[in-house]
Amino acid sequence: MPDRRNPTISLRKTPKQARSEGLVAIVLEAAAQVLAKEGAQRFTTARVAEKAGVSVGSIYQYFPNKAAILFRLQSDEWQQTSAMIRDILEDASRPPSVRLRRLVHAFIRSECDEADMRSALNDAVPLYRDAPESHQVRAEGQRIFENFLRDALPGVPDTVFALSANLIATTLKAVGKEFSDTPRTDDAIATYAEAVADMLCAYLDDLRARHA
Amino acid sequence: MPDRRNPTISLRKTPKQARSEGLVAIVLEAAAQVLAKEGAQRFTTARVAEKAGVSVGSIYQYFPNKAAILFRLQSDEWQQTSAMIRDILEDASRPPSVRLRRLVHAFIRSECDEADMRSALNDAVPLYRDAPESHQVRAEGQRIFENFLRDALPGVPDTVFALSANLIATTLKAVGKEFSDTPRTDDAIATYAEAVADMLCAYLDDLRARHA
Amino acid sequence: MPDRRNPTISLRKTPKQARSEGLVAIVLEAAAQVLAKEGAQRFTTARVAEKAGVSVGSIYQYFPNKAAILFRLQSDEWQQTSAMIRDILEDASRPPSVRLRRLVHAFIRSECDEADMRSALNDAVPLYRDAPESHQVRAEGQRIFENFLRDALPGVPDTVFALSANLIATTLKAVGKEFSDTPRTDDAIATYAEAVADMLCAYLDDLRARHA
Amino acid sequence: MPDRRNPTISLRKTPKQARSEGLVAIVLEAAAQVLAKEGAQRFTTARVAEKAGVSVGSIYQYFPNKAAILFRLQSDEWQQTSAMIRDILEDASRPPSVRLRRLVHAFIRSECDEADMRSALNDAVPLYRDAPESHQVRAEGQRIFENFLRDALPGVPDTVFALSANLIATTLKAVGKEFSDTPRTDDAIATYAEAVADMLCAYLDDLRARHA
DNA sequence: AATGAATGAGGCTTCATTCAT
DNA sequence: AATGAATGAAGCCTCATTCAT
Repeated sequence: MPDRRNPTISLRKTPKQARSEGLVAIVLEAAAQVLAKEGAQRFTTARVAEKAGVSVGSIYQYFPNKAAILFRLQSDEWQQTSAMIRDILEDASRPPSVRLRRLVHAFIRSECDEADMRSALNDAVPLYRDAPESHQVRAEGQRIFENFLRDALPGVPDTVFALSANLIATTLKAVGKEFSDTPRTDDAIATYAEAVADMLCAYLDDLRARHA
Repeated sequence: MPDRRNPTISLRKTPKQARSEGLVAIVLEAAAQVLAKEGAQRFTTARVAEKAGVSVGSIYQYFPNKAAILFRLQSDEWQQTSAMIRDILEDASRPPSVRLRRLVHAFIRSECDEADMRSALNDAVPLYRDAPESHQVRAEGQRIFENFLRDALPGVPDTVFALSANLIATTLKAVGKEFSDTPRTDDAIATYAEAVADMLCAYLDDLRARHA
Repeated sequence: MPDRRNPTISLRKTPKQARSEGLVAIVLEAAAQVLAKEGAQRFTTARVAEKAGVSVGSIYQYFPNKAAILFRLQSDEWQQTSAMIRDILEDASRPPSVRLRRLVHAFIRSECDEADMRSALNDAVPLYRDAPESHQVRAEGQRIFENFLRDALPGVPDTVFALSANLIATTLKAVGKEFSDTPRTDDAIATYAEAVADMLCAYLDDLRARHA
Repeated sequence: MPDRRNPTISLRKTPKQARSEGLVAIVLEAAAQVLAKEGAQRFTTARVAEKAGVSVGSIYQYFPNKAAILFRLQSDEWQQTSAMIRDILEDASRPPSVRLRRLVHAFIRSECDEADMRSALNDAVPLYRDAPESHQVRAEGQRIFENFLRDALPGVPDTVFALSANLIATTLKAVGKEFSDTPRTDDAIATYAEAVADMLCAYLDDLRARHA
């Protein structure tokens, strides 16, 4: 099992300090708190403004509308996740399967951080899903992941490869989301992540074996 | 196996049955359409009433509130899915891995049916998630699945088994949901389902190997 | 203190049996129960129909509208109260002050019976206040009371007499209503009634003294 | 004694003060008018907003719900009445019976002011009765009254005193309410108030005589 | 730049009453 | 006579957004 104190990941353990300065940051921080405490249903600009200690008007000077706040929140999460993924997957000093295993652990643990907020953010997806910028950030993560898998799956034909990469990424994301919808203990997280890693590694092995 | 490709639609497409259930069926049909066409955000009792060609008041004679309509929609889906899962998984004439593979195909295909409606229904989850009945129906599907896996994974210790069963079910559900969020061709569906089946079977094999 | 087991009064102690037969009676009985249990705010024809075990339509065959049910409920109470008042006040065998004292006790006790229902009925007054029949029944009680006071206040000039009679009647009614808005023990009722009787008797004595 | 004949109206009639309190005063003024003109039954937030010339939303910036508007209206009345009661009853330069007589006159006159509004406000009691603040204001008036009666009824034992005080206060309030339900001329008011005062003073005398 | 009062469309739900069966 | 499904007007309240200060 990988080192759980990996510095790249521990950033996620202090989510509040992680957000940058300025009014935008204050609003985002407040938004995250409102989301976590009140849920997507009760996420209103008025409540965010109050929690942030600024006026509604100020919020609208930095965000065109409510969806933009939510999108930015999600976007920031994706950015952080992307960075984490890159750090782990591009660590050429370890064999691919170890990197994948580390990634799974880190990813699932990270999903479980601020679970309340993430869960509510998911509930709010319909409000910002149609933002065009949305795809950019997502694509970035996918690209990194594919780069990694290229190394891990030599010899696999392109079409199969693309599909597998997509499936693995989707599985990790979807399973992580589902799992983190319920509060979990650290132990439960580690155990579950290990199982997910087992499954994905088994799949990688299978792919390699079939295209050897 | 009876053709269960689109069980929900087939129920709705039987006007005689639908009429016999009376207004409830009409409302549910309208609700599904509103959900599919307008999305969860614009799913309102007034719109459902209008689409159904009845008054708002009539809706409230059969449903205590808006969430109940959504829950019933979801519940019906679950019921259909449960039946499908049971039919496939309890078919003792085939080896477990074949049953699983068939299940994956059937499940993903079914998820892609009425994808618009299902997707919107997912967006609406926050509105009915807290309903106590919600868990009952979900638990039923899980139980069937575990029964099946017991056969497929002899010799696996209970704790590992429970975890694996949970993971496999979660993966199938989550991946299916994610995949069906985008419109897909029949070919794409089949190809993707095959990949998912590969992954799950690889995992099963791996588990069996490790606990042999 | 007058006999609390006066048969005329004890009728009020079995309010449910007191109501007459037939669908009208059933509806009224149900209405009284709904009023008592749910309050004026939640007094609806549907609830009355359900409690009565009949259809809404049936109710509308005997009552032109909701207000009519309430009015009839009130009307019946007035009728009973009028009868009680007459019985007590026309008992020539006792001196006026004794009769008044007996009346006060009986009236306040009766107001405290079915306090929930009466209280709710008061809340519902705006719904039936404008019924024209309303005045008739009220006037009847007033007339009886004035007849009695004529005996008790000989020598008092007509204008003063009318005013005093009105005031005494109003006081008894208003104080009884106010007092019965809160649940009371039998003892509290007796004590309070005695005080009210003291006050009214003191007033009578005062009037007599001043116009002797 | 300052002229307190119509304290509530005079407050409302001071546009400068009212404006300085801003929208709250405007809304309250409109609410009182709607109540007076339309009655409790037709007292709706929409109508208040229209009469006030503001949007519904504005009302909800200052009042949490409809009941709060009504409660505030009642509360303001109570406040004014409390002040009036205090001014009259604490005037040590006059004997208690004179003070009581003055109080009765002032109170009944004040109840007859804006009778329409007060009457409708009474009809609306069920909407705000359960507010916890409700009791506070009421208790204050009761306390002042008891302080006064202590002087007027020396030598009366505590339990008797408490009961009598309660009865006198209740009588005044209840009789005033009942009387003001119908429009009255100034003369009728004065005559009636005199009769009420007679009754209450007779009761006081009686109490004093019995506990001398 | 910041404020926050004001807006008003729009959502959910109730319920008195009617009328076809 | 009885039923009770259906109606739809009307009520309460929320909240994203604007704009005068």
